[in-house]
Amino acid sequence: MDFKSIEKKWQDKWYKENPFKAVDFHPTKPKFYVLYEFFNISGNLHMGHLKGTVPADALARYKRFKGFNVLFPIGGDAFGLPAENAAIKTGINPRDFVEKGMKTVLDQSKRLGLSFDFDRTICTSDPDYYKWTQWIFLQLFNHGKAYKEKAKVNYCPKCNTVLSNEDSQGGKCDRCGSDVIQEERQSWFLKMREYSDKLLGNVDRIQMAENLKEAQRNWIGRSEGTEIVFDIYNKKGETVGKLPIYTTCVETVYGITFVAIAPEKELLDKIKGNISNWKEIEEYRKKTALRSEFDRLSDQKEKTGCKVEGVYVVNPVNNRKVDVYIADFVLANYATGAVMAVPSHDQRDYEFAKKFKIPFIQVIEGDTTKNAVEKGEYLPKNSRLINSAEFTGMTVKEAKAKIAEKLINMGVASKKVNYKMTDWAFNRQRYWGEPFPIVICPHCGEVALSEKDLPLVLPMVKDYLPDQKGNSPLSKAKEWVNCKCPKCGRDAKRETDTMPNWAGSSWYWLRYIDPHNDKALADFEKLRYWGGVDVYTGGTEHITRHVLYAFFWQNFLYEIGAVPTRDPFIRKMGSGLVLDSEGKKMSKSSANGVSPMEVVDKYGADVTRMHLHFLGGYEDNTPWTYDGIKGITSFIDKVWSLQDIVKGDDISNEHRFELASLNKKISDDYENLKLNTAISALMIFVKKIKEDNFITKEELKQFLIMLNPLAPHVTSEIFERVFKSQILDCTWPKYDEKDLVKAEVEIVVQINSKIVSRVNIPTSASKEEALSIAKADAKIAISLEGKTIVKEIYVPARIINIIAK
RNA sequence: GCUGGUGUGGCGGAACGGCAGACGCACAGGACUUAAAAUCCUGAGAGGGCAACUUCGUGUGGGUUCAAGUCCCACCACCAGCACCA
Repeated sequence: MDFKSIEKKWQDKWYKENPFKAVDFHPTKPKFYVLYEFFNISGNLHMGHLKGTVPADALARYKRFKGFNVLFPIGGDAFGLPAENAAIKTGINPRDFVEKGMKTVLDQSKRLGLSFDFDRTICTSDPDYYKWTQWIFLQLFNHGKAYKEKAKVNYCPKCNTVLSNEDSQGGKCDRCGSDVIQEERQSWFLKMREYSDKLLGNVDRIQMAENLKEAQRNWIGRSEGTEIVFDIYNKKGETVGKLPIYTTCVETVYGITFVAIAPEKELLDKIKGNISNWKEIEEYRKKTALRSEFDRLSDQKEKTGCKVEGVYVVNPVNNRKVDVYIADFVLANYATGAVMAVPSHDQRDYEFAKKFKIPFIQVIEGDTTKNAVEKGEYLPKNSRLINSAEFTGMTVKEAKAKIAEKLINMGVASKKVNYKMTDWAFNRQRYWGEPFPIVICPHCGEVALSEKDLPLVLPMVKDYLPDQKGNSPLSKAKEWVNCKCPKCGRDAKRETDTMPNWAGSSWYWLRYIDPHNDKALADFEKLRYWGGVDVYTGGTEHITRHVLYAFFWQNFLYEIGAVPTRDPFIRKMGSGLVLDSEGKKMSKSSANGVSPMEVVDKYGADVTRMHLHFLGGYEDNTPWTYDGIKGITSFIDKVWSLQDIVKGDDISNEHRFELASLNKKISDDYENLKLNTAISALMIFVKKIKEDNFITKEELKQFLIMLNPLAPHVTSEIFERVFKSQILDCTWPKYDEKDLVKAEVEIVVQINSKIVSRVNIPTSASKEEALSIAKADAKIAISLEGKTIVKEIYVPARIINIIAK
């Protein structure tokens, strides 16, 4: 068998005729939308891509046989670092880099025989596409969901650019490795936090692995608690301000011995006149500002802080005076940026209090000599309160409600929900991204372009680096930057930052539905027809953020009436990694990286597809190895040789059961992307056929259809040779439920749960009949001699267990 | 630390509470061959026995059940995500 010429023949045919075309509003077939996370345009395909594409392809091919109108599209995520870095390093124009990169990944997809509908291919850096990314931003802006604000951001002093958290992991710049610092800059934000509860709803409804759902819930970080307002007093006892503090442990309120405020909170500046050690405060603020966010969050670090002299707050439950500190373990952007510190019952407060010699008041039972007794410890035990006035002796559960009630009745507290998730920082000082459709006018402020001016095309530049002040490379494109304000007509400048890489990927599944529409991001009726993505495959690397961003945009688009559904995806399946021989993630940079194209050249696409997926389950990490690939090649050879032993037409009685079982098994496996067990079921079937040394025409036909989603090339070829017609014109074979049941099965007979014998029992037998057959067996009869039967268990087609004394 | 997941032969991995180790690789023996490769057949969890057979076996320790890899409790190890979130 010459797999090279066979595979070429079929690929040429498919990609010329496009039998995989998805039909809008198909009159009879139900729709099915299979999505693979589009390619990040950076180079060649790697093994990781096969983990997600091949199962999706198998599912798409299976569903087409099942009579579905399948949408299985592909595209490129092209804005972002790979193209820009290549431009900086080699001088290649990012447009050319992307064009070449797109061609590479699409060609390589074809060499794998992936059944994408290439007529719907999109690319995020194409103006026809990013016109609609800009349009979505415009809607966000016009609906008050996008705003510009001064904020602390990660900044690389060497590259002169703002970095996202993901581009600055471990406090080092992703591009140059320098230490990242915190800098205040004007930044764009999207009001994602507002959508927290809606996103939690999306998470609940989507079908996805529990660990991934949990990661998303953690990211959103919803918590319920109480917000208490403390009055701030000066030395003279005059009220000078109010300090709201959020807590989830209101039961510990009698244990407060200090309060701590995040150093950057402006509240302090307002009461500056009352603070006697202002210089010291300013010094501490400077010191913490220099430290990066990462350093601050490192738990290795010792607590630092500074007492705020001259002011105090009063605990409303007992009028106790409480000292005020600033401390950088308190995060400015969570809740109110201040904590009520209870050293006995919070480990951070405990450490801080030890260091600053602040007193402890224990209010819940437990041993606080070495560590704080935290809620994780006292809640399950339902311990009782101590030192808490009228609440002393109550259980925590009781006290929690009663204390909150008291504070609320006093008018100093309210119930409150908080989220860890912040608004989405949405700008980068980069060239290769979507320009904001925004003009900055000295008179009108930020002014949106009108829809008819979209797309705002990214201008050509020669210099892709930001300037010394960290202004975006686009600021150097003077002709482009200088413009008239769309509102007042006077001189203005365009926003020169660009959108982050995540923008284009936060709505792309919608564009596939109507990729060439120039009136809307997609036609509403088409969106309604195709609905949510039925199955979405891809890696797990950025899944938490990507899916949340996707939920956010889809919710927004739903609420403004641009799309008909709130949920973008019905089922999302994260694939495992492909590991190299050292158990590390296989990537281009990995020394042991094996290119899938190398394997395709050597063994063919069918074998490559099957071998990788025979190595392990879709969601598992699979170590890549050539070991065992022989098993797949010899399987394909055996399949090829089936042509020589075709005898008879209809399904034979010898193979009726096996064929029906294979059908049931493999259908389930394709639906659930369990290709490893699908392959093993196919192997078992071929083994049986080879043993019997014949296969009928109908059996071969059905078998080839069942194997086609995994090995599309060789099955197409054999089918054409034997049946003189096209496999893709077939429908999935049907089977009779009763063929799944053998007339007679061998089952195990146990006595006192130990296997004693095996007997053949008709599947139609009743319990009594089965047992009498078993008892007639010589070994059973001997073992039961002289014993009294206590209990008899018969699980049809599985087991008989006789309990006897 | 918190959350979620995983733990099965020499290896990759299978097992609706019902014969653990399917399927494949590697391995051993045999057939074919001058020989090798390829192919085909056979064997094999570990220990013991010439044998029929038998004991032990799914990270560890308990439990539920006629029956546990699977369910429950406790613990250990590894992987992933989050991590000073009040």
